[in-house]
Amino acid sequence: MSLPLDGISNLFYFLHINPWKMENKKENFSEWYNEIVEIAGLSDKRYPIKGMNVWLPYGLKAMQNIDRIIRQNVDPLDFQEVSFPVLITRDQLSVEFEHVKGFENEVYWVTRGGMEPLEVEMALRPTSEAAMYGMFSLWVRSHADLPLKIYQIVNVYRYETKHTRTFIRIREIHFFEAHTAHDSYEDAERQMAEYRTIWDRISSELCLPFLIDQRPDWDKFPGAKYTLAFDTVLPGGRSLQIGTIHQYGTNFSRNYDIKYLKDDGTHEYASQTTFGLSERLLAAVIAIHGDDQGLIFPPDVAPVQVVVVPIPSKRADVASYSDSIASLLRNAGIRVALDSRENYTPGFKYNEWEMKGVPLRIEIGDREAESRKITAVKRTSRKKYQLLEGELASSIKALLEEIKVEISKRADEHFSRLHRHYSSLEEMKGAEGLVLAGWCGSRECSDTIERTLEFGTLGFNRNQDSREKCVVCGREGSLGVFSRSY
RNA sequence: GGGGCCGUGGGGUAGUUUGGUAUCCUACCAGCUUGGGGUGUUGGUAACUUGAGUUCAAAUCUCAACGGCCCCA
Repeated sequence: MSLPLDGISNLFYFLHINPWKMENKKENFSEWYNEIVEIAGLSDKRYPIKGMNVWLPYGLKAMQNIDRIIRQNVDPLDFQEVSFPVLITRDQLSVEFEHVKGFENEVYWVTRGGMEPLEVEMALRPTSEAAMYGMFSLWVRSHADLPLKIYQIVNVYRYETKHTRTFIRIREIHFFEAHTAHDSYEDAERQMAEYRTIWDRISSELCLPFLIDQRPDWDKFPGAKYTLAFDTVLPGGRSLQIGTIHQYGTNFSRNYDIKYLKDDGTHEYASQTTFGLSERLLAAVIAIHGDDQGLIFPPDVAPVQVVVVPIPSKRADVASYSDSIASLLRNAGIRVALDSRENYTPGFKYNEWEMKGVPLRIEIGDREAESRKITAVKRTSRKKYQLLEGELASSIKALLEEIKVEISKRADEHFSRLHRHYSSLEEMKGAEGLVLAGWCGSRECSDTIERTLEFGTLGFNRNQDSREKCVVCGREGSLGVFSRSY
């Protein structure tokens, strides 16, 4: 069979899986997640290396749409896209002590070229500081070269020993990393603020709610002065870190010798920051927006925004009318699939495209062809709309906007059910999701909370400033966040 | 880091206790049929994770490796 999907792959079906319905309800989240990843054709994890999966056409399209959203939000702010080599020498990696120590247990090493042992062993980058910063020291000469703002979207490699999960914990990671260098700590701090603005826009297009948490010192990025993380929560109640921004200060520039000539003739080390995102964004989109029927993609992420399902008829030429409607929408810049497969009933197609998370469906049969009014159905509410052909493109765009709002609203409701503010240790027992409570910041008190709840410490919440008394020791502190996490 | 379960056509499974002929559903291929919420039908293709061991004989028993899933830290 072939689907004329106009640039959208027609290979959705090569898994040879065509289930009649999802076997798992979303309340069994782990099973539901594995099932939908497989049957929607997002990823094939039968590849023989643990934690390294195959991106299938539909899943890859969704990820590429997320990448596009990221690029659209950083490019206008003068970030330049680059691409660095995947290999790093042992020497490069060893320059910053904290950094290499933080990654030493999860680095893949290349030790041979052909049959010859390499004189200098090389690592597959677990992240690219070590690859980039030697070059930064060549590129940065004077204050006129700053700020330096670059990013790349590449694969990085981490030898995970824990249980791997598709898009959540894997060994080959699809990674966005922005790196900057500045002529002062204050300017680097302004960069951290800009990252938060960028993240607000990206998360809003993905319809993802989140908390901003400052990781405790013992859990910050190796080599950073401090780390802010964007944490969301999945249906099982576990938190998921979906983005991080790091302030390095001069920790790396001192070791990699990134310094610039000031206008007074003296030299100064640059202050640096980074911003990291990954396919965990896709995991969050799948997990948070999906329902018992399957995926629900926000329109900006959806590989197919509108699917046209013709309903065969002997009275009207449904096929050619469907084709013209699909073309009309494509010309308006909408991602459209026309599902003209024979031997599948319309009902079958409705269910399948709902499972695949297409936000809007158009049905075209006798009634539409004769009346020239188009029937559209939302994936979110299943409500039907009669649209006039003359204003179809604008009506469809308006419906997609509504769907985006509905998805955000549902996600926010889900999020508010799964995070709660507590005022005593006693109250917190048996809590689910994200637990917010006063914390003094000490390791001892977080250990007590972790033992009591069997939760981990995400850090201090930074969505707003707050003064709280520690629920363990009673000292002055701030709002801490605790959860079971992925 | 600790514990448990599991590996049979593309997907899901029966068979393993008691060693001997591999079951069913789905998908896929070729027809016919059907079509506004998961059509029906006929025929066909297709499998015991890998390695070593025990045995006349291993999907089945033993050991190891690899892979998958779940729970707890």
